[in-house]
Amino acid sequence: MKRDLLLDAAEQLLAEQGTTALTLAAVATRAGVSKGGLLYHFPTKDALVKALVQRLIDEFDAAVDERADGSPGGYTRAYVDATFDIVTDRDPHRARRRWAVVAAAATASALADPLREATRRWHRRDDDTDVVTARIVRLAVDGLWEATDYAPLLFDAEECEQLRRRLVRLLEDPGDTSEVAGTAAT
Amino acid sequence: MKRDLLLDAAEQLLAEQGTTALTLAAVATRAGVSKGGLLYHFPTKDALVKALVQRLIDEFDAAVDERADGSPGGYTRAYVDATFDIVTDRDPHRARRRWAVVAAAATASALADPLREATRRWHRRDDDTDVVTARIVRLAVDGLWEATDYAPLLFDAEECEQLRRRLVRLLEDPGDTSEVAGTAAT
DNA sequence: CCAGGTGTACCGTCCGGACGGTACAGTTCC
DNA sequence: GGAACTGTACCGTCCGGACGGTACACCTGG
Repeated sequence: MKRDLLLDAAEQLLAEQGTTALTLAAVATRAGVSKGGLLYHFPTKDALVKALVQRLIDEFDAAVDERADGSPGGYTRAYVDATFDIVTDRDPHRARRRWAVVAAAATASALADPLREATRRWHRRDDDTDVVTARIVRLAVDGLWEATDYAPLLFDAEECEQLRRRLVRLLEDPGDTSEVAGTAAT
Repeated sequence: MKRDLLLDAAEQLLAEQGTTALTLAAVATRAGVSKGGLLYHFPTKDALVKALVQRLIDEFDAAVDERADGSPGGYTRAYVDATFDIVTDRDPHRARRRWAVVAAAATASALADPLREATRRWHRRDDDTDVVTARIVRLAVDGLWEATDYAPLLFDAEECEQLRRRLVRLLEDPGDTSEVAGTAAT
């Protein structure tokens, strides 16, 4: 499908040169399509960016779904595995995709709405044995993803594996989860 | 200083309307300054964005420094406190600033370079008792910051406090930190 | 069988407007 | 007296989007 080729081209441009490089002409050329052809599939530039954002969300959801086994805590474990697969991919472009697409969505506030909704969904899912630990683990892999976007090879393969093991262990054995009297702790 | 007023205006525009709203004319108007006045302080738009990025980095560094006490693990604890202060601020604009500035830096690849350097510095600092735990904790608060940028009020004050307490406890008592024979674990 | 029609996918050019940046002659305030 | 502006007028470029074609596969009715 030409549609996906166009989205690929757009992502590459974003990852390599930043959001200013995302022009209709550049995307069309990179995809080997004319400007008119691009506009046939995406009537406006906003529609293109919106599709970029949606594809990113759908792909991540699919990656998590395919790894989840339905067991308690399975969602967060799948979340961790899916993210590490992306972050430790041989192709550094794979990790930078998110950063690029997210930045493109920031060109206009409304474009990031689906992203906001997805973020809520990802982080407020509470099917785990210990909710707070699960949240921390998901936030940590999100942080890793983001940090790796800016700073490629921030951690080497060995260090990533260390992080992953510790996160999984944290999920399995959260340690002392007692709360210190909630709000009363001041 | 008018310079800081201009940076404030730029940040507000970015946070409210996205990067396309960041035009020289709009920034000048919002700051109550003429376009000529703006260009007096920042000769190009890139210089403006660069200053935005630098201020963000400097402010975070200062916030961490002022909370750090030099003790082992003090850096990461200060990192956590500084981030939570920002994320749980009454003013939601405060948390969105980073997201906004980072997005602006993504307009051209080179603008994000100082950010890459800072990210490396923040995450590769290893003055803690347990390196892996410290990394996870810093990544988690980064994740929280980022997630809160997209999805304001993702967690309420109570939940944030819960997260913070658990992260601090994790730093103080990392639990079982034994490594499962490094790479050999497969 | 085939003229005529229809929808899909795509091409290539053109235009209006916005935006970054320049230039420069004043003005205000320390 | 000069640094820190104001205000206006202007330029060149770039970019999003509109639009009028084109190629072609696939029907459809006489």
